[in-house]
Amino acid sequence: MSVEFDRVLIEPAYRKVAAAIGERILSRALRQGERLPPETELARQFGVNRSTVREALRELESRGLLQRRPGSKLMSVSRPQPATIGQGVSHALLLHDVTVHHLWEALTILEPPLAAAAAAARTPADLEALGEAIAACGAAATDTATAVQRTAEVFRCIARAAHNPVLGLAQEPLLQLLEPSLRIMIDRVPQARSRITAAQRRLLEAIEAQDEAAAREWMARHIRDFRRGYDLAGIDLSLRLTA
Amino acid sequence: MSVEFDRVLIEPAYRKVAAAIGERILSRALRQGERLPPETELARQFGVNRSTVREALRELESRGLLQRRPGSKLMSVSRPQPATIGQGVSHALLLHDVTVHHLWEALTILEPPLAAAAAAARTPADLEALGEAIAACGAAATDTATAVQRTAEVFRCIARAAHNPVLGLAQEPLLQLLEPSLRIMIDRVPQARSRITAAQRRLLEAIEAQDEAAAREWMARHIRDFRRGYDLAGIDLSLRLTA
DNA sequence: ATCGTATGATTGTCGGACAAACCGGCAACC
DNA sequence: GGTTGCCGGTTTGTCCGACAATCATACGAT
Repeated sequence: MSVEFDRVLIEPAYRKVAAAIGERILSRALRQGERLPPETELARQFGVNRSTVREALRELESRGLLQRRPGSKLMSVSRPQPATIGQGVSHALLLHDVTVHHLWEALTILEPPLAAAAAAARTPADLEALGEAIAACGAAATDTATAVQRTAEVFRCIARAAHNPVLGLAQEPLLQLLEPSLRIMIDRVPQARSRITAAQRRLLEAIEAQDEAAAREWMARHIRDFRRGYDLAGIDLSLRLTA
Repeated sequence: MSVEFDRVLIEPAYRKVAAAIGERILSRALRQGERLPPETELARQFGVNRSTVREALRELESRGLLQRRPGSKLMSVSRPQPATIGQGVSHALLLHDVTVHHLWEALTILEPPLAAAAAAARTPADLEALGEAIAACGAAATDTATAVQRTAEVFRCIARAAHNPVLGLAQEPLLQLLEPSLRIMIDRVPQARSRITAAQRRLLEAIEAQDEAAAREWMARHIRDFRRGYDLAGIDLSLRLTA
């Protein structure tokens, strides 16, 4: 007895259309920057209504596979931008009740090796970009929000210097999640900015000297310092992160 | 001279609607599992056409913020599943020309600390789940595809044992990207399966004993072994990953 | 050369329409 | 009693047709 059947999957047309276009993009049959035909033409090709095509396009758009370039109405194929993808991940994490401690632990694990990899792989151009980012971050900005943004930008520069997109993209949601709590921390702890700047300079020196061990160690201290900042700011590490 | 204006941003209605609903979900004004009103009602509330509402729903659906529970036509609020999010990230990475080496380097950095964290935080329930996953992976499956799937599942169990969603979600795209190349490797290297199983058993022992250092070390060897496998299988590490 | 205008293509949005699927309930039936 | 069949109401999936706004392009005027 007990004949078991698999759940028969019914797929709406808009998802089939999205899958068809998405598969072409992933397989690189459609190249980056290439422009898609107009919606009416797509509707004709797929044999569905324009409304159906539009629902499919919205899905691909939100995955970052399609975007509208300024000055063009036609959709064009694009590679998903780290900021976009990172936003999806950080939203997911927010809904999964991530705490400050989770985030800090992840930073502890990810960032020091990333700094080491950056020290190993950095080019002169990376070095220059990192130097500028650190200078911008050190410049006494009146606005806390921009100060936090620039701190995140320094991390991004380091990730870029490591020349590993996987690590860069893994880091992006962490930076986005870090923003609100870091803003509070900088606001409450007066010496936070100078400590961050000092750590960044040490990091820059280590990465410039291609000293992997030093880069790893300074970054580890930098992250540990964040924890101290949270304590000083009276931020409960077991608190859930917010948007 | 040279008066500079910011780019005036025009946002289509479907994106505004999506943003409005998404913001409610992120702020937890709409709780998990709660069901959204029907499309016609949403259209009435927002003062737009149903087609416009549908385009917005497609966007939220693809971000995993909404899903249709089986047996219900109404959309219900959901937290994005790691597999869904991971797919978005791995697609992005594929389009960013990620190589086997990038992936391997990321695994090298992420997995050993993850195993250590698992050793520290694991509960008896985690231990049991991990044991079962390893047993299932060790059982000689004829199918290479399922063998790879089960290997990935072991990694997921370890991440769950670490009780850190950030790390778990960071790992997910790596596992998805790993699949194709690992399949090739297992097919070409006869001893790969037994080496993987052996490493998993060592890991289980270390995690069971809550020996962080040992867990870290065995995982590091495990990942290094992957690299050896790639070499033996004749897989060029500078090759771009494929879907 | 710059500007204004006509023209065509394309999107954003709308209203309405209908079949199919699903739910709950109720009656019929073995 | 449990299963089956049927009915009405709700909701989605899909389609059709329509129109204003926007943009590209070409063309002509100043």
